[in-house]
Amino acid sequence: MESKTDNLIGKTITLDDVAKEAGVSRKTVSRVINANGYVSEATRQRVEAVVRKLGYRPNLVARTLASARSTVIGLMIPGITNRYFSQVIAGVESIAQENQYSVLLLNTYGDFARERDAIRLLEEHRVDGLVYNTPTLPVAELRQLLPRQKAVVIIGHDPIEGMAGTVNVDVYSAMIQAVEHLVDVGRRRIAYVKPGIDERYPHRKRLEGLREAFRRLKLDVPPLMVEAVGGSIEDTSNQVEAWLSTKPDVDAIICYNDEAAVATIDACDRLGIKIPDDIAIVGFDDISLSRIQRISLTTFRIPRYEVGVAAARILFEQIHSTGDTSEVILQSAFVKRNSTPA
Amino acid sequence: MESKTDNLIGKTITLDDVAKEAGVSRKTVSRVINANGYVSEATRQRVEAVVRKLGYRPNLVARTLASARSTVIGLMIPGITNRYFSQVIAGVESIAQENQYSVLLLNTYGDFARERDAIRLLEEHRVDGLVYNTPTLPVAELRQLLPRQKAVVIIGHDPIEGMAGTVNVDVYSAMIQAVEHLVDVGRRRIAYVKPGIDERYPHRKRLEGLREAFRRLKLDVPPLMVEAVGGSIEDTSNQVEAWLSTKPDVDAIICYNDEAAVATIDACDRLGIKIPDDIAIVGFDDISLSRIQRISLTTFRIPRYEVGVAAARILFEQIHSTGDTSEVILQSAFVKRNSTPA
DNA sequence: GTGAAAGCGCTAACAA
DNA sequence: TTGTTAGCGCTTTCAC
Repeated sequence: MESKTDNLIGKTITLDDVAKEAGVSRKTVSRVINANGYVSEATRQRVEAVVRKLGYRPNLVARTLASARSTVIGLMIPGITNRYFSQVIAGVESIAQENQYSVLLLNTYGDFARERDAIRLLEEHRVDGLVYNTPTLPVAELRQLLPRQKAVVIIGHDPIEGMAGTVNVDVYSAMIQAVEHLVDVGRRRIAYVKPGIDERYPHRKRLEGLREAFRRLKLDVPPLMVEAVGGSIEDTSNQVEAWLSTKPDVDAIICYNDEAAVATIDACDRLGIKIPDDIAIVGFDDISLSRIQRISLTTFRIPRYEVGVAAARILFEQIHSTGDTSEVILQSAFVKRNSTPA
Repeated sequence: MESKTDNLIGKTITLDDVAKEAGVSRKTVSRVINANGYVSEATRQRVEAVVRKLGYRPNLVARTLASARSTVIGLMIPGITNRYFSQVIAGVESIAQENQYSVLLLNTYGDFARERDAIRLLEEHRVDGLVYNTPTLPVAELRQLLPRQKAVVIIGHDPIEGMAGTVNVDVYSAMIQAVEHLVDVGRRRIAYVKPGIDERYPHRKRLEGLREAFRRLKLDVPPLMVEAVGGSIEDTSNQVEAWLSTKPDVDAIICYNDEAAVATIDACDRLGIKIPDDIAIVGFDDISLSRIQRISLTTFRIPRYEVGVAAARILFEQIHSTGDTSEVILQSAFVKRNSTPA
């Protein structure tokens, strides 16, 4: 059997090739591929057979150029390696797949310049939308950059009026609850192991909660706080150890996240400090590790995966209907374990 | 001051707009943007000024269509959430950024169908290359699918002759070393906590190493092995606990990875089994957690990040010079801690 | 139901 | 050093 396209070996198969081989117009093939518009059943069958025979694959790049829709969204993350963010990524990715979208992943390292570059790059790739995790750039700059994107959802940042959807976790309330719990079990000299210079939303909200709780409960201003989160568990542990050996009057420590809490536990271990008798410890996240007996960390379960899911959902709402930029706030759940007294 | 393009508000700025405004040809602008070809200094200055003034951003989609190069690579990962893979991602991403490339991330969940879809999608996106982590698809199918890609590097799989570069970690030797270490410290009844049904390379190689070590050291065939890796730490811990309570004669357990090892430690704790006195435990990975006192896990440091870096490097070699498909094998490093006797 | 023509924004090859 | 002419492979509009 002869075909009009036998000389196509090695060449990329295009819509034209399929059309020629099937003896129909390009548009008809396009209709079959995209399952839109009316095509007679017979024609459809014939076209589909040819598509299979030739091993045709649509060129999404050409489609994007012609249609101005890319079926790609961008995802900016400050640290891929971080357990927290990898769950967010998973959530976003899953909803993207559900919507037949692909995810372009950009690691920003929580760095101004990289964030700028990433936004630009995403714009140049003409992505249909962008999930932007924990912006470091000042609001003024965001106001300039974001309007150029077709759709934006920000995670971990104050809403920027009418410019982007936002998804946040209510760590403010969680922090208040943490302090209340510690006071309930008789602790008063509460410290906070926090990230280094960090004005970003997730930290700021914790801090506001901490201050509010101290005010309400009429506690002293928290003792010097340890700036120790961000590096490896080992680094954090060393810094906390050094700090602890100069601060013997602390009886409770709240940590920015579970990783820091584990590091803090390790520091206490090395100093012979008993948990929770001498010092009680509270974390944030509820990583799976916090559950094992040797750690048994009191913490707040933060719905990381759900954060990603929510962000992606809002984004697709925007993409599909230029829907309003909404704000979602997810709650965390207190999990009492053995690193704090009963 | 008047410009020829004052009526461009709202419209996407194209190369043409810049060219018109600057009073040069499109190609000249293209030369300035891409910094290739000769352009007089004066012209360059003028064009750059216009680019800035108009806020022009090249359309990468159009460029890709015209040039058949996408500056995007695909990255297929069986599980984003997994600590191991997130490091690999970071490695790939970092080299990609270095090469001015973006990464399209696809989560395959270690699932046939998803892997197939992902490869197709990547092909349709006309990515310049593809890093494929731990293929689950049978070799026969890979032979069909992979040649359609411009460049391929596979992580965690036997080399497929002339079809893709490969990056692997020599866990075979590591496993032998693990057994030797355990025998050295007097253990003979060694068990292996392994993934469920899993014929994939990383597990198979460990298993081959295990068998070889048992042969060399004339040990009995390892006791029933626990299929317990893959779910959460909690799941694994429960399964190991259940199994352990029926197998009191084990004096050492090698675990597929550190996460499983931590779960195993937890199971022992709950059963009142002393580590390392009653049972010695060895893991694979050296996650940062393994270092803390409460865990102090004997393990093998696996260069995860470096795996990603190596994969990306090979890929770019292929992309830039249709270089040979090479094979890289990285070594792991034994790390002795307190979960095994001195 | 189907087709023809135009064009998305860029690069490539060749001129000038 | 710069410009011209064709496409890249698809969708879109409008005609038949």
